[in-house]
Amino acid sequence: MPISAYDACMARAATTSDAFNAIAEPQRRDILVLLRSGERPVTALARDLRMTQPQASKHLRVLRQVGLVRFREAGKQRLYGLDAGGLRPIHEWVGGFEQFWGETFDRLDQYVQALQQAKQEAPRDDDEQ
Amino acid sequence: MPISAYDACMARAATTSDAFNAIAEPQRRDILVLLRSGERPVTALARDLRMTQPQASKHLRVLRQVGLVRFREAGKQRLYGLDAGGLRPIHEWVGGFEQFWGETFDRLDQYVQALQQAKQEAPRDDDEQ
DNA sequence: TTGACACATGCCAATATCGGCATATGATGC
DNA sequence: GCATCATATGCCGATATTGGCATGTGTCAA
Repeated sequence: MPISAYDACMARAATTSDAFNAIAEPQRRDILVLLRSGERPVTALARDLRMTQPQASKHLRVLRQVGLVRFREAGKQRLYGLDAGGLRPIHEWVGGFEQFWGETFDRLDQYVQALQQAKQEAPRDDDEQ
Repeated sequence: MPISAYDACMARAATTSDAFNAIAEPQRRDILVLLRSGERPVTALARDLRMTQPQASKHLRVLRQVGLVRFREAGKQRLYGLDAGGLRPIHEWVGGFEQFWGETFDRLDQYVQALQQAKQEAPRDDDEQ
């Protein structure tokens, strides 16, 4: 096999490449939330989330491929359920920033800090969005 | 009907639509991680993460638009820094699944649970496989 | 077997991405 | 002024997504 001659142009990563990409889609997040209350067949999901059945199936496919849901055959139905383990790495990654979001630089904080510093020192500024 | 006749086909949500989409890109995650150790100018980011300067700028633009980084002018440079507050909602959303990732349904767990339920109740059902 | 139901998949059009390269904007310094 | 460094942006091609609709596969029940 010729080894990937041209991987030069890679567009956005596949939604199936990892959980980060999979949960970037709001509807897929909705599915996951809904599944917290228990297993559900595709049609029920589609109905409750007001999407068409093919859409639900497609989203579920993505979620399956990254291992966030699993299903169980039950007669004609396929009961989809959570497999939330895949969310754990995300939680941990994001948690790595926990110490930083106390010090969030919103404009207000920034302003207050600037004032305090100004009181202590000479007036100085160069801050802007 | 001048008003949005066709919003029928909406492709993948913009990376700038929210933090979930912004951090779906690995390089942007790398930028955020790197910025934990302090503010950095664009060129330094590009060098350390082995990307071109335009790429770094583009990724930073996305991160700015969703409010995950801010910058400060310093002469010719723009010092980019974290604004991690936007990660908090993500952490909370994902955290909502914490109770589920102890009970990850691998096939073994499922089997054990099925056995236990069978012991407790009568074979009642529509439960299969 | 035939029909009904549940679900998956294929194709389409529209869109937005990402990387590469060139170029524009902006501030600094001579 | 002009050259230089730092950054942003524009255009391109390639790719993959999303929604809609139609259709295929598979299961159950008369």
